[in-house]
Amino acid sequence: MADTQLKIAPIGEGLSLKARAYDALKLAILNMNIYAEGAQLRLDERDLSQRFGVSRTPLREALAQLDQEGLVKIVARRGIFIVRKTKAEILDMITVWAALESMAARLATQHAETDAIARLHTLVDQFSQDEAARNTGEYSEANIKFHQAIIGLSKCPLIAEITNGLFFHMRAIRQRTIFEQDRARRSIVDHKEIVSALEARDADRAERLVREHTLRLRDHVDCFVELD
Amino acid sequence: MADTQLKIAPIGEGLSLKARAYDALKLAILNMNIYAEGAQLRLDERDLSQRFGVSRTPLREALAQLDQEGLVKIVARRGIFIVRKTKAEILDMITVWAALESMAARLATQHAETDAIARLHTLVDQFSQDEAARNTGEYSEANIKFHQAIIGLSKCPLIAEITNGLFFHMRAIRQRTIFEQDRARRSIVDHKEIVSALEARDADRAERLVREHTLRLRDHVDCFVELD
DNA sequence: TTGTGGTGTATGGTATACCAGAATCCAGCA
DNA sequence: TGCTGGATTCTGGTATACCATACACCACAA
Repeated sequence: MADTQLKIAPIGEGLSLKARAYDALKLAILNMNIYAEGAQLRLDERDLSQRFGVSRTPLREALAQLDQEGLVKIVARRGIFIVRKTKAEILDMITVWAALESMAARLATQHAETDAIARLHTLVDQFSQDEAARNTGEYSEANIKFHQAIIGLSKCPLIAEITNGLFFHMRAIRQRTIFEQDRARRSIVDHKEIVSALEARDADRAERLVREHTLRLRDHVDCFVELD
Repeated sequence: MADTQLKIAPIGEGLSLKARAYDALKLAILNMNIYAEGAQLRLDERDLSQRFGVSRTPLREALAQLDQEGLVKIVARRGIFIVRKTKAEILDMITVWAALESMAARLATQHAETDAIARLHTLVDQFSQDEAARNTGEYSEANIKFHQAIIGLSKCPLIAEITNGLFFHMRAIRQRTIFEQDRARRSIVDHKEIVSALEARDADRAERLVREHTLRLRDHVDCFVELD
């Protein structure tokens, strides 16, 4: 009896065309190295609507959302441009990230379950042994996962929401190398200290460690990354 | 020769219909006590477009933006609803505010000009003498101005941008009384201490004072405000 | 009286046609 | 050869008509 029913169309349905256009565009921008020399930074509504096979209306709504999020900039009668963040803007984003995650750490010492904190070890230990893994780019993702985990422990969805937006912009900077290399070893030490502060439920120390850790990244980017 | 040209329509021009609809809607929502008992929480695209005298298209774009900012919620084939924030969401917003402004205070100790810090006294002293003014609602606005001033000193536009959004939502809670009353006197003392920490360029102290000040407000709201 | 099924209606979603301004290109003149 | 001006074209902005679905209401049967 169970198989007599025809399960139709679990393809990509359920979402509005706007939502699908939004996802597709966001992914496309993410997978594109917008900081490369001759990158195509201009979009065309009509061209996109043809390529997606939808009309301009839902596409425009998706673009308007991306505009508000700061991924693209819509200029009346000029065009739609993929936004290249300036170095100053990147630094500001890292600063906000530091502010929010350090607060998250503080909250985590109050609200996180002990076993949830213990699970952080998994994310840290995975790379503390493996010299090679640290340099494969895997670490970059794992690093973000660690930070997102701390934010999750804070039980503050708004912090998670805002930082997710920030992380997206960071990912768009293809030069992830910044986050890796020699910094990885130091980073892992920092992470271990952070976990230990959380386990000790030491709010001030956890907050300070997270803040200093992230602001160090900020200074590193400030010194060694060239943009603009 | 100068007056021979007819300067037409400096009314509300220059902005797209979308932008004007957005402003008008935002203002309308702000000036409406959405937490009152029988508040009209549902909007209708066609009705609004008629009343504004524009078509649905720009209006929808404005509404979509308000949706993304969390002021309204658009539900497919159901309607558009003005969002009432839950108490938990309000508390989270204050938490994020605390995180960002305390970071702003830290940055201010590094980047703010001395005379700019000195100007904070104006905002504080204005109410320290005047017992009456503290209870007129004026203080609520001046209070926000003080906090915005500190954020301005940080020279971090992103922090300003995010907190502005938060402040808007706070304002929408008409029960501003929370921010005033007996809290005003205590608040002014806090503010004076914050200014003094900034003047001393004491980053840690400034950050801590701002954080504790705002988190105290959070606890106050947690205890004494009933929503939902 | 109560439950159920079908139909009507209201609402947001989408497609499309047209508008207005900005940029570009090229003819024509100095 | 270089510059100027106007026409054309390309772009996002706006208006409007139509589509699909969630919900309500009502007729009808148990």
